[in-house]
Amino acid sequence: MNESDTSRHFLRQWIEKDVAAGMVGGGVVVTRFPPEPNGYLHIGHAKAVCVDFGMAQLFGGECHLRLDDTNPTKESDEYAENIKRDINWLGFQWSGRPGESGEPGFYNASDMFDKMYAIAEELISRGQAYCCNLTQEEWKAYRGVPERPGTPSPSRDTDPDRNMQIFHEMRAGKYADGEWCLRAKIDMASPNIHFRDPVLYRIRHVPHYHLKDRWCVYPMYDFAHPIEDALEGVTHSMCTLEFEVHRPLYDWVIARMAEQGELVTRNGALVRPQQREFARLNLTYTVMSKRLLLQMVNEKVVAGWDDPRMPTVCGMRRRGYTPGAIREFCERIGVSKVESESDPALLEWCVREELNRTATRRMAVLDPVKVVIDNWDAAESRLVELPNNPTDAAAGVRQVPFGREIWIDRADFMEVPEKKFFRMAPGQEVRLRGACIFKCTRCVKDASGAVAEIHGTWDEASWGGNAADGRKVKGTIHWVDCATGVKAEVRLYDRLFTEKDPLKDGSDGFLKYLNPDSLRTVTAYVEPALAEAKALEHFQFERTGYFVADEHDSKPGAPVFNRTCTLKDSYKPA
RNA sequence: UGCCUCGUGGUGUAAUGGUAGCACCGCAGAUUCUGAUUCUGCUUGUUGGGGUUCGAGUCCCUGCGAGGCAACCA
Repeated sequence: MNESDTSRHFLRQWIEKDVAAGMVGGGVVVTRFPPEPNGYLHIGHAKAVCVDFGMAQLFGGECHLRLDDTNPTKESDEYAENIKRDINWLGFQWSGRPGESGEPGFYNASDMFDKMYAIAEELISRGQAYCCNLTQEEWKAYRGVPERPGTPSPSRDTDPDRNMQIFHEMRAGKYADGEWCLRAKIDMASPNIHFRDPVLYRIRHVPHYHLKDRWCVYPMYDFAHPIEDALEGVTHSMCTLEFEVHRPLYDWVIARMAEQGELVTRNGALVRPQQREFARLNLTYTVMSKRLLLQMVNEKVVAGWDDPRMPTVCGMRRRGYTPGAIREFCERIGVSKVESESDPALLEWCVREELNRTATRRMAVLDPVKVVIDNWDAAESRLVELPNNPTDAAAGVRQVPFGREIWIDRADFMEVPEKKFFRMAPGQEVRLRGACIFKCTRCVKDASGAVAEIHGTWDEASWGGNAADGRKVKGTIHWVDCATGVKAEVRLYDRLFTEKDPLKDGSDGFLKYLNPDSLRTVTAYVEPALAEAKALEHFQFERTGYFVADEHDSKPGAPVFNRTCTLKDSYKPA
């Protein structure tokens, strides 16, 4: 991907314009990715990661990773660690000056609590914030509705000294959760609800995963976020559309910081952060909210956050998706302000596009039925040479054992072939991939009428796969030698939901649209080389699909494979 | 119904007053020791109405539709 291939979306043009106008404080474009450590990253976050890190990369700037940990009730270290791991796996590394932890470009919002508190105190001194003891219900009533002005809090005109006293008492732990809060004094009549004296600080007697019990008052997002951006020297702060209506408040806080002389400088220039908003990614046939994903994990609808059916970054990794494919997908869906729903088919296309170039070819029979080559000497075994990847000669070749009895896939045989069925059928010739031409003579059935065994003969002049007389054989099928084939557990994944929009009836009933066939586990026979597959190693099982050795469960000698996606298949049964 | 944002093929996205293009999906054909890959071709689009202009997807007015905002969540 070079620069000219990259879409000139509106965020890029926004930054370009600032750069061209010399409007970037300090001359360095600084962005940030600010997840809250209260869940695992999903494909929607991956888009934001690509935008935030991607723009910084494009302009030769920095992108910070900041854990926005201002609400201790839902956050944890487990989430924080996995967020970092997932971003790295996606191929990005945060950069910038060391944060409190000493790690370059890495910040915890909570490390800025002292400064936030001081800024709040200054707001109080200047009569721009006050302490309020309205209950949440009262506050809701006072705030009013968007179409009518709200009512001022009785505490709105408390003098700064008294406010300061209460604020200090809040911090000292004198009050219970919700008893008091700190609010900005802005405009109770604003058509923008967020300007109606928003809450800046609330009391939470909850230990913080990072700072333990150091604080019992915590800043709200609208107050904390612009301060975090400003303190880090972020120049371009990009977030999703729902924050658009918060932007005036973001700017209000930045303006107050400017008044207080709290904006930082870079290379001698003041850095004044700006926020812009873009549409979040939606994918059909899945859900993307952390709350709902957590619900599926808790209710054990899936095996965990990294269940290969989950749209989480770790789930996709375990499914066999690659970082490159995910980045390519994020590039192709573009960036705009239109709320849209992307088609998972595009993601799959990106996955296939990469895996076709890189995945090692192997043969595996997922639904085995035995074939006996009657004119093959039972004692004889030969090696067949096959390329590891026909699209990449450098990948070399491997030898695959072949003998009198082999497994083929049940779907590759029809006792009464329909028209244009090029595979195995009585009287019909088919090529056994890399080995020889085989002609089926008959099949044996079991008591239930199912095909139990197929018999036929091979054309001894066709060793290697081509007929000596030059006659064409249309069908080629894959196989696994019975004598040396290895058993493997194979997990066949399909989409998690049957409904394009699982939330069409609201978020309560989405589980009724779960796809009952989203996971099917089979025992397959695979060629010997697959026995030693390494965790997360990608393969193409020829004619079947892309598979990956399971990150947790695959062991040498006892491989377990997850189906990443099928191959495209233009065969349409008549 | 207050404020804000957004409407381009089935989907996603370009065109920044000058030939509506690209990709995915779908369909058809060629090639093929993977019915894969590769290659070729095809179907389908500017939310309605009015205005400005030589010229409007783009600017203006108006209707229609979609989404967001009324957590001491982020």
